Amino acid sequence: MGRAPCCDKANVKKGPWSPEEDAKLKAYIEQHGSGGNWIALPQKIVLTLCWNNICRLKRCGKSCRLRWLNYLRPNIKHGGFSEEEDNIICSLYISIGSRWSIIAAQLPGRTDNDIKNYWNTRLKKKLLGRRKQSNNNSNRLSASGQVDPTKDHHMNSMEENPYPQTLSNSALERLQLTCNCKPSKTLLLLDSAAFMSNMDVMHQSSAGNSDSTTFQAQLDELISSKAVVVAPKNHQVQMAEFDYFKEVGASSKESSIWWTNDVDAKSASSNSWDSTSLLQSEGIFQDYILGYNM
DNA sequence: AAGGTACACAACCGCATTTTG
DNA sequence: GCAAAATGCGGTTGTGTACCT
Repeated sequence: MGRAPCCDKANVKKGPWSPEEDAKLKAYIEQHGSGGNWIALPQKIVLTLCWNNICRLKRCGKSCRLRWLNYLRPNIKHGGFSEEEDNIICSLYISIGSRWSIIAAQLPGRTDNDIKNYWNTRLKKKLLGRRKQSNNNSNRLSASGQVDPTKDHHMNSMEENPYPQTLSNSALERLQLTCNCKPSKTLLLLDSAAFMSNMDVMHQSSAGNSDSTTFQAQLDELISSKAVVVAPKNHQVQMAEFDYFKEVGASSKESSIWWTNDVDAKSASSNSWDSTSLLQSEGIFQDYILGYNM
């Protein structure tokens, strides 16, 4: 038995919202709130009075919710992503994948839809382009700095599909972004809590300090100077400050697992974040470091 | 100027999770 | 505890616009 539709599809308007619809929805929500029931909301909004009939807002409740959250809500920023925001998005994408709502939570005024669109249309190309370029450069060189012709063929095939199993696009992109780092970097071992603490400090300072070093510069500095961080155990409190890390959980067990190592075992599902459980904290930060070293 | 193509973004769809009765 | 409904989320599609030939 299938689910009942959330609204009467035949009597629901689709497509772009008109200014009048926007205005009415905005006014209603600002005055009454969503009432905790988006499905019923459109029925409550009087759009126009035509003849003796009252015309209600002919929109699906889900559509109203989306319109409000992504467009009408106060303090929404559109476009004009800063370099710092780029860095945060890239870093988080590499760390946690396409969990746009979590990424959006770290960028005030940005919506998950906006970030998703921005990633898909611009940032991904920018970064994968950069990776591809750097892959070409680095793989042509052997460890001795000589051109290694055997690498070319390997990388060509790798670029086509380096992981031919059923990895999601998100996972593949993240692999593309993170693979091919210098071997020494793969050995980086960072204490998760200490790293998060540093991240927290960096995040705060860069957020309120636009004229100073960028988020990326600070992270680069951390990476270069603190490849190994001693693990104080009392950073659990700070961990709670990161919503997305909460999900990963402080209770890491096989923490040395790097998500890419075990992705096959989880790839049966289509969800790009099905490796969540694999992303135990240290794995994430190792990944984060790898990804950031682009 | 016209047609084709690429890009950006708004909106929809369907599934998973959470809430409610 | 269960089923239905509501909500949240990520993937995908549709459409308008800019750019190129």
